Amino acid sequence: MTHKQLQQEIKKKQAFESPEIEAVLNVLRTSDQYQNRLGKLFRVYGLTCSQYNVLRILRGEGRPLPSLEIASRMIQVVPAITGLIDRLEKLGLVTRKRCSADRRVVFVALTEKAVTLLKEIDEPGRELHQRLIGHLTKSELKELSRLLVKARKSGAVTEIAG
Amino acid sequence: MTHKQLQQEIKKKQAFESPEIEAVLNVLRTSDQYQNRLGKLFRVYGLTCSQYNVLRILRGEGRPLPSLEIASRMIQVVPAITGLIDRLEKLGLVTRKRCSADRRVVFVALTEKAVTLLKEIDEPGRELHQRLIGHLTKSELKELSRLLVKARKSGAVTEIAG
DNA sequence: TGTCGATAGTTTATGTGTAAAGTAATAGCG
DNA sequence: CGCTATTACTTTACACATAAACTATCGACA
Repeated sequence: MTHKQLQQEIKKKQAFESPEIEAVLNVLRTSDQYQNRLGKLFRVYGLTCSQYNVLRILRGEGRPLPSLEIASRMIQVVPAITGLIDRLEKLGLVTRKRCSADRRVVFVALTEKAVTLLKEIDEPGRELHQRLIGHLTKSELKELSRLLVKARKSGAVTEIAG
Repeated sequence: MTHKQLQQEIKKKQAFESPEIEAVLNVLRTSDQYQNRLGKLFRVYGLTCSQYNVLRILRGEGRPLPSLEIASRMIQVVPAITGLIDRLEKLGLVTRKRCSADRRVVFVALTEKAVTLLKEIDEPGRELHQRLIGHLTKSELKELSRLLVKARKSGAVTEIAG
């Protein structure tokens, strides 16, 4: 248990190549750690991170949303959303309904069961966030968020001109 | 293309519940974005993020490592390492060799092909990191890394005691 | 009305993360 | 020596993420 954590600390002997690479690696590692902890909490309620994310987006909006709407808010790629919603539907947490005006569109709505489940998770979720990052001061939290927002505004992708 | 980015900006109307949650979400989102971009670079060379990660760890160490050693440095879970190394072996980028002293241990070593490939990726990799986060000042980068290191030092897991 | 292009969503194939169970080899103990 | 616990790794089952290809529907236009 603590053995692995200790190992990881020890293994940091290599110097980072640059402050840029160091910062990127720190972002990736911190995210990994958080996703891990969050995933363990959600699993207690039978959910994965992604599934919880979908439910939270729907609750935040307060109304049914088209599938691709949801996908677009998850920074991720389209095809995954199908299976994700399939599973949520099977769990009885969302329902699908074709839009009558535009029959290509599929609206996804929360069920009562999902609303109840989300409420159950709210408090433990807040507590976990507190444990994860609550030891930073308010001003540190603010600065961290500011830097991360700025960090996401990287230059145009320039895939071709690269 | 830009359409999706625009959408995402617009969708941020919801207020965050707390500075803690906001900061955690920012970490997760930034990491997602970076992994996405890094993944696209590595794919050009026929690698995934995780595969590149394994190769980089081996190069950093400069000698063959046991499978679980590698796994422990990737913050991730053990079983995944098997398939990961299987594929790298199939690509001719690593070789497996049983330790003669302790026959349970499997050492993984880089091949010449892998060393050459890593060298090819080095420069584009540096450039990408620069594009991702180079628009932060040196002092911002330093502060960001400091905050993220602190952010990973969250309280003991307290899985039982909750 | 019929055709073309765009849009919403799904399917398929491959790679990986996670949990749980299984295999093989080592180490400790009587 | 034989028994058991531990260690190193693999296998299996499931949930996603990604890219590419496909289906269904809509809109524009001749």
